[in-house]
Amino acid sequence: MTVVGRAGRSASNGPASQQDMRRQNLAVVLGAVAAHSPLSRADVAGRVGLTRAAVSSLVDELIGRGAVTEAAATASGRPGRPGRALALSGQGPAGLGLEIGVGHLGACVVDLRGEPRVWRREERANAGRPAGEVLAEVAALAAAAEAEAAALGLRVDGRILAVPGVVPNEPGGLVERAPNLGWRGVRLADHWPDADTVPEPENEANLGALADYWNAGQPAETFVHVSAGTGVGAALVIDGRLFRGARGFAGELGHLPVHPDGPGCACGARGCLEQYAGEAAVLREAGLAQYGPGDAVALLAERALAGHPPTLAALERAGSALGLALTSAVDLIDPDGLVLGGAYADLADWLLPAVRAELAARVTLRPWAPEALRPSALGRRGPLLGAALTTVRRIMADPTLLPAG
Amino acid sequence: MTVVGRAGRSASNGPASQQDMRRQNLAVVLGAVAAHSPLSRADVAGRVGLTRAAVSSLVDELIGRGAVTEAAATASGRPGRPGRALALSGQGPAGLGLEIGVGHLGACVVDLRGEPRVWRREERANAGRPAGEVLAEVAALAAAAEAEAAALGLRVDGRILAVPGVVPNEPGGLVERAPNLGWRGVRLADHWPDADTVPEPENEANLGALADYWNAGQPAETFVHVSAGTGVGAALVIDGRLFRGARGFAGELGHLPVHPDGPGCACGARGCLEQYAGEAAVLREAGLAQYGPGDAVALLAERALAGHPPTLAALERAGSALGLALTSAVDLIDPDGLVLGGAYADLADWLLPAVRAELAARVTLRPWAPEALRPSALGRRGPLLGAALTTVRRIMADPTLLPAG
DNA sequence: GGTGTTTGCAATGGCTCTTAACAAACTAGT
DNA sequence: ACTAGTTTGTTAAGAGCCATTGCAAACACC
Repeated sequence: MTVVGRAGRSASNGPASQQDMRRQNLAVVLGAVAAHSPLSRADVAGRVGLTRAAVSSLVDELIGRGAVTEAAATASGRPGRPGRALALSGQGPAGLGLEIGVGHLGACVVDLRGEPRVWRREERANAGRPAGEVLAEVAALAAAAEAEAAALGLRVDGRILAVPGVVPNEPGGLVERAPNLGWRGVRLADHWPDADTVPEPENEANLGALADYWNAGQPAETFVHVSAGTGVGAALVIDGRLFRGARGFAGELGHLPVHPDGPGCACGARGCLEQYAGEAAVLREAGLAQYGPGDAVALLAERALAGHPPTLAALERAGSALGLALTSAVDLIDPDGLVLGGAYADLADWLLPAVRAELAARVTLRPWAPEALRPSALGRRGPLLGAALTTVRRIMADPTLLPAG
Repeated sequence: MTVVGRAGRSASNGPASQQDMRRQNLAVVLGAVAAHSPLSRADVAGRVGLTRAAVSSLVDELIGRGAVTEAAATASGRPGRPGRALALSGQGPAGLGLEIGVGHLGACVVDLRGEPRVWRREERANAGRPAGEVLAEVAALAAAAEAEAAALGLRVDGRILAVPGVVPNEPGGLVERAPNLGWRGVRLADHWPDADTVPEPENEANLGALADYWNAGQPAETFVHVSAGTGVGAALVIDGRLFRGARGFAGELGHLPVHPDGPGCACGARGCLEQYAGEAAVLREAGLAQYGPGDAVALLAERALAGHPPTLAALERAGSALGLALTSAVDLIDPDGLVLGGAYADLADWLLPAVRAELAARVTLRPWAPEALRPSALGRRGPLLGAALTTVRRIMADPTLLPAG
């Protein structure tokens, strides 16, 4: 059973039905249980503004669908009949996340509580190999992860594949291009061995941003998540939802003109951020160009840690340019926070000072706290976790996606 | 009777009630009538996906609330009983827009169809005068406009005041500051003669952007509306709704760093867009600084039209800088369109070429059509129209705001 | 053990949409 | 002119969902 469709549609058009009402109330109750468990039915009723009778009916349905479990009665110590504690189920519904990186494959299963229960990672050089070959290996990894999850009593309800490439907004399972893998126009269904378990692709940076958001305790509802792989990109989360722009190209931070008359860029313009903060540019500036694009991040971190002056200078130059670009982002979007993810997370120690300095000097007319800029807490695990959590969040937003008991 | 509260809340939290369902379906039906009138009940049912019976009930309520009127039966020429044509009412519900500019006051009343029915404008030097004095005059103008509207059978259901200043996100009728008027922390209710007709303030640039959006035939759902007064700002409309940012500071285009090492700016940074495309900067560069900030736009347009070389050079310089800043905006937000409003609308002839050239040279990795950049169609009338239309749009989004018949 | 309190559930009612049936109003064909 | 066919709008019955009300169950406190 697969959870289909993008959840959370606001659907400002289209009529409302009683099913929609039920759907929303199921989600509201489930959300209350998730946020404040353990909680009794009466607690939920008082908190969300429904009556106990309605909550009873809703909870019964959620239990039937396997989303909520009822714990034993808890002796509260207060007078009155004790409520029966409700909590998110640690069994049954689950989300499978998959990941194809340049140098590895990953799979992970999370339960409804957001807890990772299965975690697999295999080092593998994927650049340049045929897509079908790589996808067959991912499918095998996925099957193994699902089997392991099944042994834990989990049933995978949705599958998302994180890829380092462009995934168009529309459904269809298409990876438009993934330069680092050498993919172009790959449709997952064409290469997946089992038609019932074809995952839905999504850009890894977007998933990393969402994972960071979902993982953070207090929610920064609107933030910019910068991440660097070979290119430099940003995921924009606005009001808690990923913003893709009119055509899906939002967050193209790498080609912001930071020094309009600077060095020429492959895109045809001059002085793009990538010419200062892109992987190739930093390596070149650090005098490490000959090492090629292996694990550039580890190399840079090692040199920086050793105090290698050209590397430190290159990272400071990158940080300044990044600060300039982020100044534009802050001026335009006014986010709650800025997160450095991807490769930047591992280099944050050397980048942050210059980024902070640039922001402090240039963002002066509005409240801006230096703490609003922070490295991603999840680092490299973000995309895979985000892929798995996507299904969980969809279920939380619409529990009727789960099969009825 | 006053329409209160910001319409269009998505309310992803909170339970759904049957009233909510009714509210949404009323809005859906009203929206169909607005978009495709004349329309029969059966047409509406077929179009929105409700049954004829439900639509009948909803239309009856809309007629009772004065939002919809039933025209005489139209002989269609096709077999079957002819439907009775429904259309938005041109009487009854209406929105009042008010405007305080540096050099004028304005008032306007639009009916539910969006048609301006009353339009008043008075030249008046408002800079530096006590807020109470100005507001008293606006209130008088508003009362006159409402009286004229009443004579046309219109009842004002909401009042919005466009001001050239910062209006915080929260309700409360506060104008935080309006530098060009010399206002600081003005609460409208404190100065308004009649407590029942206190308008809600809103930033004029925001209203101009929304008016342009609502006025445009085919909707660009996500766009950036740039406007210049004394400063340079942008209103961001995302998915059809104004985006204010986490703290209400989104769209601060004027201080994007376009030439990071450029001239110092009052904000403390260097090379901000305002130093190239702000009113003062353009006047200075054109050698017209001594004329002061009178009607700078008219002066510049006159000189440019006369072929005055320094003016043309200054405008080209401004256009280039604006193009740089908009490159960042396009890279980050991926909008459907860019609109030049406010003073830029009147100078578009001389600004557009440079802006276009910069965008064409720098936005290369994504689809970008030069036509996506256009001057505002409404020009200076935008803010006032937007203020009046705000109430109409709120009613369209929630017809239960209207008193029941 | 009795009293008071809180919980969860069942019965009833109200609101809203859907389904089904029907009268009204028109065209087309004879 | 008259009948048949089609479409519209309304009405009545039915279903789904939540609110209200009442009540038995389960606990603390005296």
